[in-house]
Amino acid sequence: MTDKITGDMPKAYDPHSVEAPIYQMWMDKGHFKPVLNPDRDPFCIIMPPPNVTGELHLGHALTVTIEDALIRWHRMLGDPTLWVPGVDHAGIATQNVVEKELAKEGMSRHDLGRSEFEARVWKWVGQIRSRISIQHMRLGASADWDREVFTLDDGPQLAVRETFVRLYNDGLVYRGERIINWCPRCQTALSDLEVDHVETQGSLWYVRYPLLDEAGNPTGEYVVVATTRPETIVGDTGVAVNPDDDRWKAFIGRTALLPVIEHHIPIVADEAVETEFGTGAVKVTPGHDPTDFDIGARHGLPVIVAMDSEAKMNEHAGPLAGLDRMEARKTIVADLERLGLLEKRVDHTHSIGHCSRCDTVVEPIASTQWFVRTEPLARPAIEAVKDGRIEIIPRRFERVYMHWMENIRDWCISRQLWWGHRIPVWYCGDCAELTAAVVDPTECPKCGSAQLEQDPDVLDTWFSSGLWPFSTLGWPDDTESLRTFYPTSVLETGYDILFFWVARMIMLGMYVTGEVPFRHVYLHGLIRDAKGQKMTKSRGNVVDPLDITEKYGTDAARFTFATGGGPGNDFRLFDEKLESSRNFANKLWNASRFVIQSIGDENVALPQVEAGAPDWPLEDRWIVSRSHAVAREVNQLLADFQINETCRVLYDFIWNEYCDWYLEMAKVRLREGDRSPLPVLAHVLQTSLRLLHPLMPFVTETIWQHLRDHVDGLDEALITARFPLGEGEADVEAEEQIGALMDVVRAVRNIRAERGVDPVRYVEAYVVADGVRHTIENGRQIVEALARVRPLHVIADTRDAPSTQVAAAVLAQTQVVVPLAGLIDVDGERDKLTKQLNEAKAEVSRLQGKLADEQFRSKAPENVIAKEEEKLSAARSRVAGLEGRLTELI
RNA sequence: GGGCGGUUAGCUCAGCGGAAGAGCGCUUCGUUCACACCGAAGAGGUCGCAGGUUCAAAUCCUGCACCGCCCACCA
Repeated sequence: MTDKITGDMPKAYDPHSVEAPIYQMWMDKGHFKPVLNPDRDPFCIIMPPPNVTGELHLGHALTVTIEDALIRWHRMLGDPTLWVPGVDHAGIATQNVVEKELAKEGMSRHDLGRSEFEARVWKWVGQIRSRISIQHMRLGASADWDREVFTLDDGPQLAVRETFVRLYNDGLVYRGERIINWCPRCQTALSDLEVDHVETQGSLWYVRYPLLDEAGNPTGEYVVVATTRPETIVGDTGVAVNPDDDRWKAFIGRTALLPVIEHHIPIVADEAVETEFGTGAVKVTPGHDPTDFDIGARHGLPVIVAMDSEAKMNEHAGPLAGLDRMEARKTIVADLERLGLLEKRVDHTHSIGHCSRCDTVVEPIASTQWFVRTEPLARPAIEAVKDGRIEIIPRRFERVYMHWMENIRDWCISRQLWWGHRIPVWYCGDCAELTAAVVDPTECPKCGSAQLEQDPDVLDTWFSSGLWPFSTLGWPDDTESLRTFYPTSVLETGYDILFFWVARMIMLGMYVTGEVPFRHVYLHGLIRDAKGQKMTKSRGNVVDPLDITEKYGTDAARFTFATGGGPGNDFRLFDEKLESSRNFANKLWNASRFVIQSIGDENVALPQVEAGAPDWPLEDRWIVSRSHAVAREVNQLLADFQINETCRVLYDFIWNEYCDWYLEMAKVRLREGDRSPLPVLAHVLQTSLRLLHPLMPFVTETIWQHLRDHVDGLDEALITARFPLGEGEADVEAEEQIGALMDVVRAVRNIRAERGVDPVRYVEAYVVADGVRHTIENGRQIVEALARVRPLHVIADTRDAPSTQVAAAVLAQTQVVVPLAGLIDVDGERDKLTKQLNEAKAEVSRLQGKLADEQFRSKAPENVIAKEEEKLSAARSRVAGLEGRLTELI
């Protein structure tokens, strides 16, 4: 297996028998490092096998496909400057892996203990990262990096601590009481991004708060507030009105009696209150609403948190204590009604936050947490995109990014989760001093006490992910990798984590390193199921990419993903698409088999394309010219990140032009024992393989290894071959002439099919050719073979062709006449020709009108006018030809 | 409430200023030695609606209608 994939090529392409040996070969040759499952590692180096992640999403598969394609392309160009930071998200996935592992042993993470669990997770993180990213990035690079990778166990933690401490020392991380989103089920704080807002039909209750006089007795007056959350009344510490609201002006400074719980609360004036909404008076609940928290802070109102961590009303909730938030609502509404303080209830839709992980309704709650002060970090991050140091593809997402960055709010980074990066802060048990440190301190720097307690909270997983581009390169150490590969080139990911991950990487990257973490951000769309729905566990419509590779092969999966959606566009995954890609691989396989079998044991050498071309047969010149054009186009498309178009162009070229036309044309000479097409067949095939390799690495490499046995001058491995640049000159003449021949072939085939000519039978045919007569003469054998014509008469004048019992086609440059005694229905023929004549006449008058238009003549560019004139003359000759045919019809 | 995307052949989607494309499906034919995971020939679209810009619009602009996302502290 070290030198070639031996044995005959089976009739059908079988990914299972092909991928593993190729994979093995690459590994043996040191093109990349081993992974745990070399037999069926579906995405070569980068896609971690199932027993490593346990969680492999189609999103990863898509990311990896595009990253890998771009990297392979650049490597083949011999340009070592493309560096892709790679797929993240070892974090969450890894926890799941370890938990599943433990479950097999009948244990839970709690049995293992925190530090032991953490150690095991880190072990996996190191391994996964080494597989999906670093290794990927270093594909084909020299070998000193294993050590680096496998010391990553500690690396990321060090990077996280270092970053946190720097931010803390710069005053960009702080601890404080703010309203955060609390998930009562997960028992943790969440960032704003981890909350999904859902429009919900709810109610707006209008509640009367009795006013008190200075002695504290009710005056009979009321202030009416509107609320969607009456249960939070027990946490109210004020009522706010707009200072300019005439309805309430007189009430400012007075005291209201809070219903049910009977607290005395002040009425304050605050600009934040909208006069249009509700009654214009707002109950202020600083403990349970972010706006109210701010209003309360401005007016010195106390903060009452009336719920516990499970969102049950607590001891501050008076008569509601102990009730769940929903029960509390019913209870208090009933109470208000009984007290005659409920003025009315109206329907009201508003959005309610849900935990993005478990979908529980989150509770905004005042809590002491750690925050990142984001505004100073956002400023350079905005600049970097604005001035083009970072380009987001597609461009429209730059606006989305800007909008978010410009309205960014402080980021709550502490989580009360069980596992994660611990916040590197210690509290002194004796003097309460707070110490942020990279290395665990042994004594309080202030009082020297050893009574230190580390903050029990962990960091938001996106905090560490935000360091990915440099933490994986060994930062904070000054490593060779960091100097070489940072800033990286392209970050590829789904648009759904633009804020979560990309924005944070840019902010933290620029803060820590002073440089952008990457130059381009390529955002792909989301893969949806066949019905267009998002794939989610709860819907049960999640597709495992490994199942796909198992069924259709890795190349088919990759090609489908790559073709799937343009940048930033979602696409639906259908079995039909996968089948189509698989069929394409098979098509390539069989065309290659044909070439290899035709070459046989007598090896051929690759032709000197540039030197020999003009003397070659027309079809050889044509296909070589086309292959150059395709190579140029592919390079341009890849440079523009138009991966899906790249796939399309290659698919069309290989299937339609190479297989359907050129191969069939080449057979004509091959059947006569002429081996002259073989070098060209081999040349265009190997060019196609190189072009396709980034997208379908396995099948192309396998074919390459077979081809190498028969063609001299091919590189040892396709994975290290050069990428075609399409530097050969375009052969316009050959392309035009082949076009004319194809037209003739198609016309005869069409006539045959329409007349029901026996497919085996040869027919006589006349081609009336004027300008292209020489071309048709040259291509006689091709036309005769591909259209089953014998003999083909190339004539100058229509009158030299038979006129009775013939079927005819009038083409742009030629007329095709096929005598078919007994198969011709004169009336039918006349109808057909008449219809075509009418169409051609309409075309002529349309073009005449257009060309007669002064405006068009004076304003349209010359080449367009010339093109239109050409069209007109073609249409005219078509009209003349058709008229001629009609008069010939008996 | 803002913003973005979609609306093109029966289905899924490309194309995004110069004569409507692909895959699948459909119809008719075909097992001549690369491939039935195939070949040949075909049918099938006034490119959501209404205006506008332009010599020229599926393609640019405006408005509208559905569908889908994202963002937003009007209680």
